Amino acid sequence: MGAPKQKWTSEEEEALRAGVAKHGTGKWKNIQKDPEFGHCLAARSNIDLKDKWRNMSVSAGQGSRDKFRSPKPKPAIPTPPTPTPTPTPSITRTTTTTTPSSSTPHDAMPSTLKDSSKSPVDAKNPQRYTPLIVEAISTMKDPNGSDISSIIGFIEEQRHEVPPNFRKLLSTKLRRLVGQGKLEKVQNCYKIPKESGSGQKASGGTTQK
Amino acid sequence: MGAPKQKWTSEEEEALRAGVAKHGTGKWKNIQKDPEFGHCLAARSNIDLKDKWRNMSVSAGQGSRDKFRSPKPKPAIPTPPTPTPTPTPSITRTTTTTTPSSSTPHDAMPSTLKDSSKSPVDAKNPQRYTPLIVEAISTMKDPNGSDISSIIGFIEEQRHEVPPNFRKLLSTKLRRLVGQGKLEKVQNCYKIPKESGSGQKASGGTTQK
DNA sequence: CCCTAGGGATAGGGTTAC
DNA sequence: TGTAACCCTATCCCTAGG
Repeated sequence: MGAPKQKWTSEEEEALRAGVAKHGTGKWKNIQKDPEFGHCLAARSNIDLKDKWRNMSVSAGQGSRDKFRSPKPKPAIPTPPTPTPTPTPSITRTTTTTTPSSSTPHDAMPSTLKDSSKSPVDAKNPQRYTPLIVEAISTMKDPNGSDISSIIGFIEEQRHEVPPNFRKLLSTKLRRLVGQGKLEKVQNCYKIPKESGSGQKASGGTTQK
Repeated sequence: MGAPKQKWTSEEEEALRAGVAKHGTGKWKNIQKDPEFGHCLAARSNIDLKDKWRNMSVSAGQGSRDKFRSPKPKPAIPTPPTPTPTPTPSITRTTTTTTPSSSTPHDAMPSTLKDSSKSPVDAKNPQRYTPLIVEAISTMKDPNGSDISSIIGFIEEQRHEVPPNFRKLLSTKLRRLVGQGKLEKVQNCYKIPKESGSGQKASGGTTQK
């Protein structure tokens, strides 16, 4: 009685897909407020959008026989749903092997197909910095590590537009990665530790009191 | 993704508590830079510390945990936090020379958790707030709606003991109810919409931001 | 410019109804 | 029983103010 479940309609699902295509995943509030889709999603909160997208992702990923079987817990949402019953006119995209510079395998920036020469760094999502940082350090291969200025320079040369406060954002991100053990800091330079990949925290030698 | 969410470990929480005990609340940068705790908190920014302390304060205080409802297993907290030890009233201080009770110098957390002759509000189940909120607003019948202070005052007068951080919890709950369309927010006041219960959700219109 | 306080939004775990 | 829808908490992000 208290909870008459509001089933999602096809229009709502379609609006959600379109919203994600336009704004990207994780921008639920923007999608919900977008006047282009808002009227279809007025009955849904941003949290509803997020939950529905999760459910759609789960359903889409389970089409095959591959059930949950791997002993190693992989990321549970590797498959963004793209059933798109509507004929999404894919622009006959020739499968050009693009350089893996910023190949985020999923949730690519829409970028509205502008002919921008540089792909801007999304300052609102410092999480996306990680691959850039790792690539920068890996490519430069400085045995002493790379300092923050070198990293910034590298990313800029990779034709990435950077926001004006990029140095600060990058600094924060670097500090975080060091804390996670995904980077190693020596002096003012950052290196990629050999043991990267395990979820081990930066224990290092916890001189616990 | 590398780090969708960095969950706090017990060591980090302990370091934060110790840091607050030493430096006081609001000195997040000092705590983070303190060599005594810094290595535990290297992965966290001063803002993270502030956020975590806020969250710990909310989660603490009320031990009403195991009723009949939802024996939610939560092994993620092996160390029962003591965010506000509420320093002993220091009556008859006789033997203890150490006073391990970290009397936070200038802590912001009130310690008004005395015996309740009133029915306490279960802070661990914000779901229980909804009937209280609805009753408060319905009874006051303010055509402009009731603001959060009025709602708190009403609930207190209803002989409900409220936790020290009730305002914050209530604010969160109100926000949620507005998002669900179960309440309507005008200015800083909350009203019960006419179409409540018919599945009508967030009707938008709140031109926020 | 750095820091803190607080509001706001998201991600993920859990629960409930069907 | 499984799953869609819903709820709750922890964390992260943004902005105003000192």
